[in-house]
Amino acid sequence: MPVGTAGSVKAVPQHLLEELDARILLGNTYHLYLRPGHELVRRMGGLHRFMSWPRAILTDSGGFQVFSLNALRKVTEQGVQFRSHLDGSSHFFSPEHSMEVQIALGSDIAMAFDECTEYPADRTRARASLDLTLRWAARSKSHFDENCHDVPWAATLPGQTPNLFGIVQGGMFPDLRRDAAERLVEMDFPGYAIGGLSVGEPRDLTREIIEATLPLLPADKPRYVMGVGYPDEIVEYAALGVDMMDCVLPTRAARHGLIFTSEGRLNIKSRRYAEDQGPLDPTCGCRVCQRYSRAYLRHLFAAQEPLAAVLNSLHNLAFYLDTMRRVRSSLKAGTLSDLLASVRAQQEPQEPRDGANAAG
RNA sequence: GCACAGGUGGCCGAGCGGUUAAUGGCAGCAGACUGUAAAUCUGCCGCUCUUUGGAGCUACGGAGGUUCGAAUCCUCCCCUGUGCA
Repeated sequence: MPVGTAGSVKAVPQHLLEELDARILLGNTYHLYLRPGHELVRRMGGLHRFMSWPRAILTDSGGFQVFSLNALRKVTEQGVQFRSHLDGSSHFFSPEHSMEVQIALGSDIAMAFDECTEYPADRTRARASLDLTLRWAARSKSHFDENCHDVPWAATLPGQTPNLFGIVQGGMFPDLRRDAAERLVEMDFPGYAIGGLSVGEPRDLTREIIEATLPLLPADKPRYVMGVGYPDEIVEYAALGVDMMDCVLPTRAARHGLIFTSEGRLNIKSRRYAEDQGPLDPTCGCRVCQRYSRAYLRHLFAAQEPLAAVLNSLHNLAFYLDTMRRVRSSLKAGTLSDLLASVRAQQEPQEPRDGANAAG
């Protein structure tokens, strides 16, 4: 799922996202609440209509901001006292508030309001954080179930009701994760997310936690790992049984000049592409690769032309969406392990990251 | 010709006796980025060595001088801008 925090996948217009065949986007409760305000979005007919996105929208609850804006917030049992990163004004967010906002936005998949546990967190801290998240999940669910019917509902399929997913926390402790998952499943959500990953922990640990948690979540419901990952990681997690993922990486990296290709990472800023007439990725069929050269894209980036962000983002999203399409067809063909092996080989750095130092 | 104001590393521009190989910014080079406070952030950025701690050399228009010590003070010269002839 491409991430469109503030009602926009940065640098990529909705009609091009449709062309990439993106089926669902992320929006963000906290950001849209602050600006333009969820009541305004409601008056505009909901987020789908407001941003002219006819397909599905998943909204993050603001739980991640509890983590990332840690200097600007205070967490209590009741909820979170926030200071706006925009103007410093004070706001209070509770599970009920988060549901109100997500309902006003008309989200297809709302997320329970959670506390994204920081890393590192010791066992005591992870336990307390997970318990809080579970209590908040119960509050989120009851408020959502009571209020999700009278929404300015703009979902794709008429007659459908919006969904609320629960989120598993538990830090880097497999047994805590399992405990959290079991208790969450008892609440009976239509889908489940594993949160609190990719917060700075080593990669092996990420996989370990996913592996430990996944078997406890019902396989016949969507299982969503939040905030991952690199191209090889998303294939790896899909192979483990993960159904949904979102990540800012393809778009943020694109804006910063990092391109993902079938040959691995490529930093388009680099001098070595100054006169390279080839496409970003020789095996990619996206419009950017069909039409523009590395040399031109490098120039656009160097000249700080906004088009650089647009084209780079388009390619990276195309690459990610392609990768997931390949996952789906491999799954059907029973060749997912082959795909995983090839993607892993592709995404390995061609040279050691700090090769200069290692050589010296 | 006279009077002011200036000439600093690829560019702009601080510094106005020692702590200065010389603040900043730009440009350049390399790297990071994982439920977006991110079109952001980090490092390098005179030359040559180096066991990576450092060592040596060359540098603030030019040439002299003062001083233990000069990008900084003095003299002359060259050049640039503005004003007056």
